Amino acid sequence: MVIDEFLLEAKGASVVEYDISDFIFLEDDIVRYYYQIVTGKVKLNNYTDTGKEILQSIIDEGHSIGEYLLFLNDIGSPVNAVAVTRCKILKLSKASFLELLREQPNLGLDINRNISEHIHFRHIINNSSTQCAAQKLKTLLDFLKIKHNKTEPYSFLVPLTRQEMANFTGLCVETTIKTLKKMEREKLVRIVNRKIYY
DNA sequence: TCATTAAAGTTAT
DNA sequence: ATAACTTTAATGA
Repeated sequence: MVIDEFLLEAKGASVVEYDISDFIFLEDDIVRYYYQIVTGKVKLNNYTDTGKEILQSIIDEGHSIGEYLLFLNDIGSPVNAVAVTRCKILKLSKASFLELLREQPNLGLDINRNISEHIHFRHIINNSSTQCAAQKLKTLLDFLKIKHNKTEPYSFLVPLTRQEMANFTGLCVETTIKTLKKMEREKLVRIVNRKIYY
């Protein structure tokens, strides 16, 4: 968890509920709140002119959403924040959030860690743009596996749909499926009941 | 090598 | 039911 939930509530945060596919904020919105997920999952994305989704990140329980925007003044969000599942999200005004950080500077470290994680991920994914399909997928899977502290072969159940993997890597679903099957033949992944183990 | 299109099968709600 | 996801196959850049 990035910031203790009781602490946020004591500072005036309220819990807001979102349904699947609800937008928490939209591209170009100026974000005025600190958002932290209590339950559920959220994604950051963009949509191309042809309607294709570009996934920027999937954010799990306990993590904050686009918090870095609060350190930039009057900058529109470059991404949409969309509820992937039903969500309960703590929402604290920017002013209270900044005040909280001044009162408890050590919290800055936790915020920093969260932001750094996202930058690191984006760099890794961006850097894979020169690679072939199999490498792109492997890069994505490697990152997720390490993040979940898994090391043994096939010990990591990939928590993404093929569609999501495609939207992360910029590949189309069909190529993603075909490539994953090739990787299965090469013993890089194991597929059981459509679940992918890496 | 990979995107696109189409068509059909499967799963989840 | 119906929408979302998965799969296969053909075609073309």
